[in-house]
Amino acid sequence: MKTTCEHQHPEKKQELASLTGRLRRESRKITGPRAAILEILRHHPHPLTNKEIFSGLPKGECDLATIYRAMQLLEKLGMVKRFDFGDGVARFELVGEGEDGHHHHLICTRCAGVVEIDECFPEEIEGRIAKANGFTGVTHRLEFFGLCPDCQK
Amino acid sequence: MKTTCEHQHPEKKQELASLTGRLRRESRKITGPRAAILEILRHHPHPLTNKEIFSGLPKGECDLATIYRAMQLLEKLGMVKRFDFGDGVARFELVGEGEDGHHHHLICTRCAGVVEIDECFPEEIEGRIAKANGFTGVTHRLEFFGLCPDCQK
DNA sequence: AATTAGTTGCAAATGGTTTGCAATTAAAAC
DNA sequence: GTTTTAATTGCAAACCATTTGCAACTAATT
Repeated sequence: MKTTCEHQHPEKKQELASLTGRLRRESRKITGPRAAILEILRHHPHPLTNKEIFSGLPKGECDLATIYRAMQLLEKLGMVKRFDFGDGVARFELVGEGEDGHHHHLICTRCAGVVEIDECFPEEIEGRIAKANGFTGVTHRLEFFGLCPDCQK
Repeated sequence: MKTTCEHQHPEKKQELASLTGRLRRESRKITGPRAAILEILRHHPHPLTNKEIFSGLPKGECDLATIYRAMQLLEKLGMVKRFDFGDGVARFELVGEGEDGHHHHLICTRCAGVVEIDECFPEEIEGRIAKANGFTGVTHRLEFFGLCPDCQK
């Protein structure tokens, strides 16, 4: 049974030049704020909230609203993937070129630590669900929650 | 492989008396608003937003804030389960007595129609994920999205 | 150096959800 | 049935994440 998805592993950092190139190709400007945001994302293997990105930025670098707008743009261009941990705050992770970024996380309910997960919901079962209900183009949103090793003590 | 969870099926409506009994046991009052809310939930096999419950109520029956408070209470007492379809609005479904209400949905991305799903993420795989990362008490949040039969036309 | 489309900061608006508080009321006690 | 008391409600204000209008600004092109 196939249960893993091939998303970009955090270890393989994307080059900043490749990222700005993708923006340029869409006739978007490489501005100070955008470069700074991409730098933060590039060095962060986990989903970040806009506020986290904001506080990671050299202070005064840009407005929070600019980050919201940047993330919207990056998401639209498929450069970033939006995740929802169910706490009412959006989180974003860089997506490798040509990938769709689909994957899941294991989140500690106490310390909010995040582990990237390679397992995915089994394709056959998803296909069966789609078929049984006459749906097409079915995907899923899936996140795991539990107590991490440190928080069990 | 076990991939179904036994949650209460929408067909088996809970008695209002059983619901109010659960409240009484917790020394909660059976008020007009609460009875009305439970009636709505009881007759609704799908997750409802607070606003939907509100508009389902005879107008003037109660304040929106009261519904928010009621849902919080019902969730705390385990009488209702909160679902998150990723659109920033909480949805609630009644949970049968003694059940935990864990289950999933297939949501049409066009008309927002909802199908209750019995399949669940395979336990062995979840266990493997938990073990591999040293987590305990692992659960998941899972929802499916796609185009329903009607919306494909 | 001039032009222009895309960007930004700032402040105000939005939308879901929560909360303080005084008035009300269900359920228990008498 | 009346009193007592703790729980509940309505209303308005507060919160918080996110979006938006707009005028000033700037990267990239000409």
